[in-house]
Amino acid sequence: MAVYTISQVAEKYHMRPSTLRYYEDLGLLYNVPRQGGHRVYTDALLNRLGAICCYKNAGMSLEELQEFFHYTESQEDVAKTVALLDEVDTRIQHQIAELQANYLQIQRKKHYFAAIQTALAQGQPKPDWADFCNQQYV
Amino acid sequence: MAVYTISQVAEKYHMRPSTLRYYEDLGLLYNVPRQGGHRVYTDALLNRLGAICCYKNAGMSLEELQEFFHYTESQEDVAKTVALLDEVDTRIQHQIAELQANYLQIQRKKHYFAAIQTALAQGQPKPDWADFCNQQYV
DNA sequence: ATAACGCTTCAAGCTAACTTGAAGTCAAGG
DNA sequence: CCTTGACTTCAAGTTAGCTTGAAGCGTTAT
Repeated sequence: MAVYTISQVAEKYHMRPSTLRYYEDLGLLYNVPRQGGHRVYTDALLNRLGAICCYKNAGMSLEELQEFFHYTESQEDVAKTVALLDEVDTRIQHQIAELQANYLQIQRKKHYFAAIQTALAQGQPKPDWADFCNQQYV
Repeated sequence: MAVYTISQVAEKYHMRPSTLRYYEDLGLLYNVPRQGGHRVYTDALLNRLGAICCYKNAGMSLEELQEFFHYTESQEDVAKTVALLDEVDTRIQHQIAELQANYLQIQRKKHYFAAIQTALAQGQPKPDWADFCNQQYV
């Protein structure tokens, strides 16, 4: 069971060492062992950090994460934990749906500008956006 | 062709009037006509605002949007516009993939905590997270 | 005509989430 | 022994993206 230095963890999770210290200040990571005064991260801590990143990515604030971990740690109020997870669940589904709609829109724009590029290169008149989709604004 | 007041637009797009004024200050929305000193939003402006929300949602900063619109308006550097759109494209794809992975993780957690809840209600021992998936941390 | 209401501008203020700086500690290498 | 380099703490600073406050204007209702 390997352990990691703060900068190794930071690199692995694409964040700065200062961010890890900050999360520790907030109580999101705790009981981080030290060796010669230096933080040492265990697999359990890495897993927890992975969870933090997951929730954060789903749109939870660090404050909500504090609340969440408070519930799960205290082993009281499992119902609240489940409710919070449900909240994250619907939030993430909405996000995915919205992003997919946005993705289609971006595709249309890309094709439109690519067509403009081609037309310019061939000295032809620029295509009209309305030809690509019904009066969508650039 | 209908026009809207600032508060109507704000409501329609789930933002505050102050945000619309702020975007105008940044130059993202411009040439907004006035009637008796009050802003009046046309369909073209609403479409533009829709585009702004789309790009923003895709993870572009307002600064990048300024750059983007600078290119598209000036009609120079279509290549840069296409490059920026490509950037947004890959960004949005990564986001969707990551969110979907996160979604699965959240589902596992939900089932785990729901099982705990059931077990508690029936006075049974709590299930172990390891039974649900391989040693993933809560 | 006078009050209410929804807007206007402009500058200043706010919040979340980090990031940076100063001053100091620890273990390893020369 | 002394230096180097990666860490430590703690307080203060930064950034993006708004939001608020103060003072004032223009149209409508009483």
